[in-house]
Amino acid sequence: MSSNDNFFEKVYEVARKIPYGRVTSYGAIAKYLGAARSARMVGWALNASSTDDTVPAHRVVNRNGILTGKHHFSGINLMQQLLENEGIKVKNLQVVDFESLFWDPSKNL
DNA sequence: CCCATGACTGAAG
DNA sequence: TCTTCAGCCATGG
Repeated sequence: MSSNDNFFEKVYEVARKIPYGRVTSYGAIAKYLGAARSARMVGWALNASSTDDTVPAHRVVNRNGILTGKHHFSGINLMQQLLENEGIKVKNLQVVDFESLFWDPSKNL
C-alpha cells in the first residue's frame, strides 16, 4: 500500500503531494524524510520512478531551480513542457520565479 | 574490495 | 555574486 517504509516509496509519496503548478527540490524532500545528507538518493529514487507516471518527478528540481534531470525524461524538452503546461515558466533550463513557486514539504505537509 | 559516477548541497575562496 | 571543492551514499564495473 501507500505506507511502505521503503525510502523510494516515501519519496514517491512526497512527490505526489506537490501541489499543481508548484515545485520543490531534492534536498527539501530528503530533509523531510530525515535524510538531509542524501539528496542524491532522492534523485536516484526519482530516476527509478520514471516508469511510474503517478509520480510528478518533473516538479522536482535542484536547489537552484534548474531542471538538472530533464535529460532523464523522454525526449529533450518533455520536463520543461510538463512544467509549462502547469503554468510554470522555464527559461534556459531554470524555473522562473523559483523562490515563489517553491513548495517546502516540511512547512506545508 | 577498491574506484568511478551521479536527477545534490553547503561551505570556502 | 560567482566559481570551485569536498562530503554524501547507493549502484555498477
